[in-house]
Amino acid sequence: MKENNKTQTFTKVECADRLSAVEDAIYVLGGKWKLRIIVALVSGYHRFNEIQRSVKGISPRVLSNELKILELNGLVKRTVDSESFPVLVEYIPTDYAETLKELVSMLGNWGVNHKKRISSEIDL
Amino acid sequence: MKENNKTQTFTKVECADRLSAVEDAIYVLGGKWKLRIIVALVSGYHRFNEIQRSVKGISPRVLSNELKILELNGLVKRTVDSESFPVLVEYIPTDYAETLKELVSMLGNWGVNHKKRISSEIDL
DNA sequence: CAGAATCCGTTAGGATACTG
DNA sequence: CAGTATCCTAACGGATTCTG
Repeated sequence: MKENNKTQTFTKVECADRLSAVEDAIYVLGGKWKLRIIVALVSGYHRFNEIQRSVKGISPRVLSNELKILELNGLVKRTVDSESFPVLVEYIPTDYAETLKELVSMLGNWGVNHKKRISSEIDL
Repeated sequence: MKENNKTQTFTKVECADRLSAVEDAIYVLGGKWKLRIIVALVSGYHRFNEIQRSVKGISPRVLSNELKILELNGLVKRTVDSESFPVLVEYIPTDYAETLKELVSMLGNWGVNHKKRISSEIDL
């Protein structure tokens, strides 16, 4: 049976599993902020206020929440250096977060394309 | 300057644009139901109640809303055959919806992997 | 069958002020 | 600096009933 990425076939169970996997991914990455924060993190912003400035429009409350969730999901590591003053807290993206780069890239490509489509529709 | 998919570089403006593109994509595809509905559509479910049965747990109100939004975004076409009785309404995924297959596939892969990670963490 | 109408609870997230 | 605490609103979405 030939199977390239254009003609993947799945049994019903496999299909259901994959669907729930898609949902899992959306659950972890969805919402207004998570991917934006991840991008900020991998772009080199590690301090709380730094991230807040980088991710425009986010409030500290929301940022704090999202960072906790991202940490729970193993995408970022919170480190505290209590020797320094003021206490230095850093949010470091894990290697695991890197695995999202390709996905983010694809989403971006699709989004760019989609914007073109939509705006050209308006012209019709 | 070498540029493979591991070392893409962007100017600040390009980066901001791409980021907003990612947001656009999430906006169009995000939420609890949209990708699930798209999967149902490309899987061959075209009638309203058919789709509702396929996408487990969705209410008619929500399904109706989502379908309208998907139509606005060009991902599905609503067709009515008023000659027939009862009136036959069908929701046909556009070719454009096919462009999501790869994305959905990647999300699925990532999700599968993520579930493994998370559940193995619990064992630690 | 294909939805619309209604009602209602939950939650995401915004604004702002405050604290160690 | 790195958050927490409060308050508040809008949107999401569930349940149910109704209709052409």
